[in-house]
Amino acid sequence: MNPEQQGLTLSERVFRRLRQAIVEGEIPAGSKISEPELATAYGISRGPLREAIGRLEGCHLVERKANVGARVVTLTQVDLMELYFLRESLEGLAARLAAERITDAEIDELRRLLAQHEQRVELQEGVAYFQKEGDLDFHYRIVQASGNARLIQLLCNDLYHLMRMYRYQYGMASNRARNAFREHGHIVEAIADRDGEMAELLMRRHVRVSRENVARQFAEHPDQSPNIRIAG
Amino acid sequence: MNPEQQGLTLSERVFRRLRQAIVEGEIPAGSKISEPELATAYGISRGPLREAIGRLEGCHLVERKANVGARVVTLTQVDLMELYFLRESLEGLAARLAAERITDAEIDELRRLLAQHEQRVELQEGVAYFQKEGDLDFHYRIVQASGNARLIQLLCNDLYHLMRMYRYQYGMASNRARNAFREHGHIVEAIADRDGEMAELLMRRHVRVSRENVARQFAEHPDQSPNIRIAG
DNA sequence: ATGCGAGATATTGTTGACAATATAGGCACT
DNA sequence: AGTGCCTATATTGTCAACAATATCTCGCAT
Repeated sequence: MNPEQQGLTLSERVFRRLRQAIVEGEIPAGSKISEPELATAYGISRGPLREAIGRLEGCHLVERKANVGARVVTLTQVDLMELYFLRESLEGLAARLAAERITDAEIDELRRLLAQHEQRVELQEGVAYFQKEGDLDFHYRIVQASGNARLIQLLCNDLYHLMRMYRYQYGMASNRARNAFREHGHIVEAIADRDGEMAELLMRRHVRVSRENVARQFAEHPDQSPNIRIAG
Repeated sequence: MNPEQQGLTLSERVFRRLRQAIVEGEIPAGSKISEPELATAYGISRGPLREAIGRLEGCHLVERKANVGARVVTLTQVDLMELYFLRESLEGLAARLAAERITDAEIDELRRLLAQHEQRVELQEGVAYFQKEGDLDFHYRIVQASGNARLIQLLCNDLYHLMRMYRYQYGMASNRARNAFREHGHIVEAIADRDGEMAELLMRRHVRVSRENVARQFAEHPDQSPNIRIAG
């Protein structure tokens, strides 16, 4: 058995596997989750599989109806906007708390991360890497530094998976990478100054501008349908 | 079968039943959830019971360790503080959104609710009713009026159950009922004026003051242990 | 007497079979 | 021809038995 999976229960492993498959689009949005099918595909029984699906439902990655079954959620534009509002509020809080509690070592790490991002931005205008993973990496670290376990749990275990799912489906190439990078820099400065109020304000504005940018893209392309990739 | 439970799956019903039992202290905090015991007690099999426990874990009402079992969470003072920070942020958002979207009918309902609360406050200084359920009722309605489905889901399905659990365990009789009632009134006024900015500001301050009040009580009684009621 | 280890015991994790419900298709009837 | 009902099928929900892991106990050695 894979040593990394030691000590983990079977339902836990299939949960993570399914989550990744859903987030990355391997199991397309809106598709039905057939228990017998997946059970044979993964070579397990239906019991652990059902528990995994239940946990996915808890993360809002699938929706279940009694005696009917589970479907992968279909992410609408409204859903994405709702998510951005939550992020604006919660990540603002995270930035404020982080500014009050962060250690010097963590600040150094943040700055190193920004330096890496800067290279990316300059090399290739940063669209792919920055927009896809690097941006969330940055936000991830801020949240981690907040020290609020429940906040960390909520953002990093639930909301960020949904955000990643959006980015895989709507492959929107933002031209905001350069501005976003600058805003990240200002946020880090405020945190390094231990200015919680300013950090919260900057983070909220950063998320809000990002939301407005996405909303504008939706307004310009109202019928843009998500990229559906067939499971392989 | 109880007609209210028609169409609901067995695991769904046992989930709600367990949640209520945990929140209200019937199953004490920190106690172990024995699968065979509960299965026989509820007259069901372990399969649906395990799914229900899994969902409780998703709500952070129980904690599970592989091959060891599930325990009801023990709510620390730190946990409660973390929860208040989340509420400050999220309910501020809810108030702002509510102010922007609320209908006249909903405003009337809010005012009627406040009128009911006022009678309670005047009759018995409002400690019991107001602090226990009435307060959450008010916040509940604001959140519902926000129109953000995910925000509603998060606050009303997860965080409020935890808040209620705290109130059952730490039976802290706040003397803040009168002030809290006044603050509720100001929040409704801001919402009725469709002043989202003001509504958010007032709601955040309201939750923050409430948190500071609880923190002060903790500081004065640092060793206060939760009220444990034995399951009966 | 105390600490350690092996075995017994109980609990959790997993499986496959059974029951109940919803969906799809065909047939009768209007 | 279209609609409604009924049956057949497949899927989900539930159950009871099996396997694996952890905990507890008792004996033994130091």
